[in-house]
Amino acid sequence: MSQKTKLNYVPSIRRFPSYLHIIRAFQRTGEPYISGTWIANELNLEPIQVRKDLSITGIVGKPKKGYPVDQLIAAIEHYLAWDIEQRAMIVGAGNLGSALTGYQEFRNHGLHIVAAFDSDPLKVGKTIHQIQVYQMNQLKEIVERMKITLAILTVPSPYAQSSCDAIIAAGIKAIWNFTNVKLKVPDDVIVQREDLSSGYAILSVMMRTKAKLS
Amino acid sequence: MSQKTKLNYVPSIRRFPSYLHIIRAFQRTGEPYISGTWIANELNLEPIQVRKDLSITGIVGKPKKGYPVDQLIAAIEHYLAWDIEQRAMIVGAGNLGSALTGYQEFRNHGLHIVAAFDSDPLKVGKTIHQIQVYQMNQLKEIVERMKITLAILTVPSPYAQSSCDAIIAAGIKAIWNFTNVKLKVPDDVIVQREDLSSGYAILSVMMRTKAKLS
DNA sequence: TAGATTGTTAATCGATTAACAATC
DNA sequence: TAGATTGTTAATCGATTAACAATC
Repeated sequence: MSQKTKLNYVPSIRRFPSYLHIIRAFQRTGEPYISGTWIANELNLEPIQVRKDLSITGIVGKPKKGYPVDQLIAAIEHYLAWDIEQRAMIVGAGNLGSALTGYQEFRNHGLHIVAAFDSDPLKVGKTIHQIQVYQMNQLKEIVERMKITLAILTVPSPYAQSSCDAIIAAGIKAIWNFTNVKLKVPDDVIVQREDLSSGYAILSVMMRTKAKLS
Repeated sequence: MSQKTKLNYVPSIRRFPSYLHIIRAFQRTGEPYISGTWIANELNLEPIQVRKDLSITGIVGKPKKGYPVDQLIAAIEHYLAWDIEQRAMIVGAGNLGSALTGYQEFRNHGLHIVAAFDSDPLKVGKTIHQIQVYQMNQLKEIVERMKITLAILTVPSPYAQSSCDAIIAAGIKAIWNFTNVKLKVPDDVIVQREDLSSGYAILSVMMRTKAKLS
């Protein structure tokens, strides 16, 4: 039922962050309207695709002028729920966890990393990019105290499933999974897997065939 | 012409690394055959999709038994060109560059990071994960000496285009772009952009709608 | 006004899924 | 043998692209 009534627009949603980036840069010029054609040129897309995508957000443009810049930004941010603050934790304070904690761009998306966890006693008590690293057994307590709603999983793959279980036990319903493990989770838990290898697979095939894909 | 005759299979190529991961784990059991049904169950996919994907590699399975494990791994690796060594450099030895340098999984994909570059004099001369960090103005020299064919771009976005230009001037034809900048490159240069924000966009919309997409 | 741009409806394209004969 | 699994052909589904009237 809710599986059937899916109105997903996954490819469109994936393009929104790029649109937002371009439009925000354009906003600094002070121009009040931005055309879909202009966005398309910046991103090497077809204007019709940009218009179709933007229509998902409910924004209405003006023929000849384009879309009102401020409203367009607000519409995309609202559609992505980037206009509300998300409080997240890093689970696995290694290289990647640390890199993500320091990734400034997330601030523009309403994503705030407020705590980190690691099983290594040497890391616990330290900070990464001004964020405190806690013991894994404090996870549930800190999640509740800091009102954390999202876990970013960056542990080595052998620890992925057990860390995931601990995250779920703490009441978290959304996991951004940077490991290459297909996590087993209950139905009400959302997992988004970020797979560097699949990007490299595309790149490899492009290099082999000397053709532009993707 | 070469644009029209595209036989891309992009979504299939993106799934291959997951297949490979599952099949390699299965290989350790010593069983000589693996069925598409089994792979599908592990990854929550439809068996028909797995069979269709695997057929791209040219592998032929045996009814009732499945696919010969060793041959299947070889076929996928060959299709992805992961059976030949790629020599790569990190451009931008910050947090993300360092994390990617230490990412062990890449070794399983034939990807060897052999040098790093940074414009910060404090980083030059140091190492990240046993890889030497060089000055940006040594880029061309080192690329030639070390026979580097791939650049992994992890500089802050304001430096993305100028770094890209330097990379291209050094003769590199493939760039794995981790910045949020749409790079301007000549026709014969391949760019694969890795966009963390688009993954987070999907996650955000899933959290907002409480529906599983992607 | 003239024409650039939007938004809608229809057509095309490509990916996924279904059906089923072949077969080990 | 019986039946699980493959591989092929066709159907369905969804995303992209095209066409074009509306309009500021």
